[in-house]
Formats: sequence, structure tokens, C-alpha cells
Amino acid sequence: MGNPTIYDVARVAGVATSTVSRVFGKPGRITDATRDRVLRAARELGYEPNPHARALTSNRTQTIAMVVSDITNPHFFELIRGAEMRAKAAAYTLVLVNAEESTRMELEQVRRLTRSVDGFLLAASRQPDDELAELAAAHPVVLINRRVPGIASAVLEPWEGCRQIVAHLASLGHTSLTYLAGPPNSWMAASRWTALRDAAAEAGMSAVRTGPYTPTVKSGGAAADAAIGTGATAFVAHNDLLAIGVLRRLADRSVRVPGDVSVVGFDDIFAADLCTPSLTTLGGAHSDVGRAAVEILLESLGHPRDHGATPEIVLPSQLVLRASTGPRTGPDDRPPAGPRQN
Amino acid sequence: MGNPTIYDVARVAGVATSTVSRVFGKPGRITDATRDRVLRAARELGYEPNPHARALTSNRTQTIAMVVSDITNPHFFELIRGAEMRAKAAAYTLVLVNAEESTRMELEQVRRLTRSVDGFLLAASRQPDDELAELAAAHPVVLINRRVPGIASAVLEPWEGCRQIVAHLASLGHTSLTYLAGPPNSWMAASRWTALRDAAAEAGMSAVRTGPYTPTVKSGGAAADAAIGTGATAFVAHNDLLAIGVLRRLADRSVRVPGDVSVVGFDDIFAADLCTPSLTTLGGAHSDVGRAAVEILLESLGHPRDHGATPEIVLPSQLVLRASTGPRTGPDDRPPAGPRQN
DNA sequence: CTGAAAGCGCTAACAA
DNA sequence: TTGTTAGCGCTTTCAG
Repeated sequence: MGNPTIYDVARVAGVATSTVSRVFGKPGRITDATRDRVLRAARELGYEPNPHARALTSNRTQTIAMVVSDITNPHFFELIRGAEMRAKAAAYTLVLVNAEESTRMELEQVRRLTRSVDGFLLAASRQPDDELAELAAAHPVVLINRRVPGIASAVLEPWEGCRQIVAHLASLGHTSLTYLAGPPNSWMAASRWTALRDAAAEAGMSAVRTGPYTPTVKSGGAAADAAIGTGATAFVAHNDLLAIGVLRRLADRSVRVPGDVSVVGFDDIFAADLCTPSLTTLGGAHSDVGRAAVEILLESLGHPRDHGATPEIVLPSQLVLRASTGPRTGPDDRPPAGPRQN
Repeated sequence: MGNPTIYDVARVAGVATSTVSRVFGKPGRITDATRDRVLRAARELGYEPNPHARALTSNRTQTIAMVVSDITNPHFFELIRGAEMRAKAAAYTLVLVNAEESTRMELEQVRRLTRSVDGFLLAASRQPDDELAELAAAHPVVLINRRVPGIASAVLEPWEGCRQIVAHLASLGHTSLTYLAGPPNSWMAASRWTALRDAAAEAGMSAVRTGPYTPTVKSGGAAADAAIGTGATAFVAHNDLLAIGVLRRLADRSVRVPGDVSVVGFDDIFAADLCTPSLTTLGGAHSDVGRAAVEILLESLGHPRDHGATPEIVLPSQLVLRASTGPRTGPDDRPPAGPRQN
């Protein structure tokens, strides 16, 4: 009654079950003639290998899990897409898992899946470093947009990108910027702030940070108010979602963008091009990051316990100039914290 | 070396393997005392059931697959989110599969996964009815945003929603509308057109259709041009992505919205509130649709081959009025096809 | 290159 | 309620 098995195929083809297994499992190691016989029989019977039976003995499941910190963040779309395509190309199934910005949930999901997948892609993980080290020691893991020494990773480069943001703002005459920080456990948030601060110092700009903020449109209101309070003329938000929220709040308060302040985001999500004004943002080929991450993971699945260097891929980011940044037109030289009248 | 198995647990707890199996599988049917002993032993050993071994004998995998026609369409985000949450609540894993708007790929993916999942959620499937019937006969299937007689489904109601769109436009003085159609195999596209046409007839409005168009921003250019050619004063686009593309093209051609024409979309995606002008669109609780679909699927997994009525859930849609619709201000009574001067 | 046979870890009758 | 015992469908030595 059930589905045909290798036994059925073996019988019809007149070979042993192990031969059938080999035809579907190993590339060479079989005569063309017998392979054809087996394949013909399989087709005839409508045979499909049972992945669970296969996994049970081989411990390979042909699936990988991608854990994202928040599935509703558009930033992940391209990432997911790239990973999905690469996985499919290698005949792997991609399981998407949502951590909903919760450290605990992220960990729970990983544990739940350890036996069902061959490896993990952890995107924007909020785990502490040592927890990640532990996970990486137990399973094949590739970090996305996060770096931890000794763990494979694929990231969109933030440092040079932030330098470009600062250079762009400086060239427009801005002398002060405020970074509206992302979640406290976000590696990207930390990296961006460090890079912005250093670049600002080099450029002779002052830089302060407010936050942290949940990277959502909703949080933009509070973020905008705090940013205004810093007196800076350029706001760099942790991501586009937050930046869009900031733009809204500024509009509500009749602060003109880029007339009064300039606003920059990160990620270059679809909506960055639609909001008013359209958003200057640091983007990049996110789908390539996803693709690269899968590639690294597949590589490590190929030869486990490889003691070579851990691959850490960095893909270039790209500053997309739009309408939310413009020349500084406010009072001259107002220091960010000083309430100097003008 | 390997992970602990029920044998290890059974030995440590001093019971039979089947007892261990029952503790993890069945709810009651076991003495509290022995259950405790088993659980303690399991914890001690760090035992985790092997899902593949379990699937091999029980034919239940605790995972369901959701196939979406295009993973990059923001419309699906909430749908996915709702489905994912409901699945997790039932200790099911949700596998996300991308069909990339390809009928063939959709089918391929389903075949590939038949053995690995307990059932399928097919969102906005592009398959012909009879193919779906065949799939549904072979596996538990729930359709999302598509209805086929005899197959379980969860949809966001289009009919009354379209009537509301027409009523809204009529109340603004519009007497003609053009529907910018979605993909030819889209059930939603067909339903929307039928509903719009009928509602328009009732309201004394003329309605024509152009297309089909791929529901993306990029297609909006051609769609807008075609729509302008129809002479209608109200454009109803198949979805928000297309509508946003239309808005852009209209802006490029200096057609004012809503001054010259009104534009309506479907889905109420995030970006609908950000574009300029913001988009009037027919939305709804998409996450509830996803949730409902999972619920139906789980239900059917509970008692397979249930010969009761096939559940067909319809969730209410909701017209969200924004800035892209306004009073008709063009020449009076210009029939859509008639070149009458004014 | 191919076959025989022993499991992989678990569930599900069937007994007790 | 608990134990015994076959397999589930496949991979993988080990022989031939």
C-alpha cells in the first residue's frame, strides 16, 4: 500500500537494495548499465527516497535552518531570498525560523531543530558571544551580519560604509551627528556606532549616541525626539525602519528634512525609496550575503572539523544617496550639547 | 559517542524502551512515578528524541510547508508570521518555500517535500484547479487566498471589499474605473475583477480591465500607461506593489493623484502608507489568515480522511482610505471608451 | 562493481 | 500500566 521502497525497486530492477541505494546516493561507483536499469525501475514505480530513513542512518538531513531576529523586518527579505536560492541549488531545504527579537526564543528554536537540520544560519543573532561559541562548537554554524572570533560569518561591511556616511555628511557641511542606536545585543549596532564615532573624529565632527531603540518604525518617534534634543544636524538611524519612523516624527514636528536636519538609514529596504523624503541609506547586496553564508555552511558540511581558518566573508556595502540628506543650513557651529543661542 | 537514545534512557531508568517512547509520545497512559523516573534519566543523559527515527515509524514529521508564490512580496510577511506563530504554538516547524511565481517550481517543491512534511499551505497558488485537486487528494493541503471546491482554504474576502472600493469611488463622483489585472493564474485576480465589474455595474459605473501584469513595482509603468489609455478616472491595481509602480509612472507623466485620477491597491502593505501620495488600499488581518490556515491544516491532520464539510474560512477585509483617492475633477461624464469632447 | 546483512532510533501491536 | 518484539526505509561495512 505504502510508497515504493528500495526493496521494490531492487526487485523490479533485479539488483540488491544496496545497489539501488548507491545509485541514488553516490555519484560514480556504478555501471552505467545497472544504473539505467535501476533508474528505469524507480521511475516506473514512482519511487522517491525517504528523507527520514536516509537521515536516520546517514545523519545528513539536507536541510539547513536560518534563524532571523525578526521575520517582519524587510531587511531580511533579500537575505532570505539569497540563502534560499543557494540552498535549493544544492538540493538543500531552507527552514526559516523566527526569533522575534528574543534571545531565549532564538536559543529554544535552535535546540528544537538540532536533530532535524545539518546546520544553522544565524542572522543578526542576539546571543552573547560565549553562547554562540558553544552553539558553534556543537553544530555547524554560520553567522550573518555578526562576527565572533573563531566562528564562520558573512557580513555586509559596516566600517567603510560608515566612513562614507560621515564623509557625505561632512561634505554637506555638517559638524555634528547623532547615532540612533539599535538593540543592545546587536553586533551591527555596536559596529556602526564605533565606526561612525571614529570616522567622525577623523573628520572633525562631533558624534553622540542615543538609544538603544527597537529597530521599528514605531520606535522612530521617541528616537527622533531624543535626537532633536542632542542638537545635531545629522541623524544616523540604526536601520531604515527606525529612520522612517524618525522622518515621520520630524514631519509631525515640522522639522524639515533635509532643510533642518539630514537623516541617514541602513539596509536600503524597499520602502527607503518610497518614503518622503526618500531616504539616504547604506545598502548592499543582501542576497549575496545570504548566498555566501549558505556557501560557507555547505563548505563546512563537506569537511567537518576542518581545522583551517574560519571563513569570514565581508561583502561591500554601498551608500545610496537620496533626498533625506542635504547641506547644513542651521546656525553656525552649534556644538551638539551646548544650548548656545543664535 | 553518539547522542543518547531511548535505550540509554531505558537502561538508566530501569524500564523498557517502549515506556520511554510513551513518556515522550503519549500524554497519559503512564504512572506518574515511572514518568518521573524516565524524565529524570532523560534529563541526566541530555536525551532528545530523534525526529527522523520518529518520522520513520510514525509517518508524522511535525513540520508543515508553506509555499508562497513570491517570497519577496511584502504581502506575505504577515501571512507567514501568523502561520509561523500558530505552527510553533502546536510544536510544529514551518518550512518556507518560494515558488518564484513559477507554476512548475511550485509543483517541484511540493513533490520534493512530500515525504518531509505532514501537510502543505499553498499561498496564492498558481496551479490549475485540477492539479490542486490532485495534490489535495494525495496530501493534506490548505489553500491560502484561493478557493477551489472541495479543498480547504482560508482567504481574505475580496467580494465585499471590492464593493466597498467601488462604493468609495462612486461616492467621490467617479463613473469609470480600470482594473490593472494580476497574473493570469491568480484566483485573487479573477475574483477581484469579477467583483469589481459586478459592483461597478450595480453602481452605474463602467469598468474595464487591462493586463495581466506581474504584481511588482516595475510592472507599474506599463500598467499606468495602459490605464491612462482607457480614459478612466479611477485605477484599481491588483496589489499595492503594482499600485506603487503606477503612482510613480503617473508622477513621471505629471498626472496628478488624486487630482486627475484616483488609485487603489490591495493588501495594505507597509509601503502603502509611505509612498506619495499614500495609497488607499484594501487590507485586512493577513496574519489571521495565516493562523487560520494552519489551524485548519492541523485539524485535518488530527483526523485524516474526515468526510465532513471541507472548511473554507473567509476573513473580512477592510478598506483603508488614504491620500491616493479623491473627488473626480475631470471633464463631466466622459464615457471610458467614448472620445466625446468637452 | 555488486550483494548480504546489520543496524540507525523509534513506534506500535501484542502480550503480560 | 508496562514489556517484548518486529519492523519503518535506508546506508554502510564487509565479502565476493
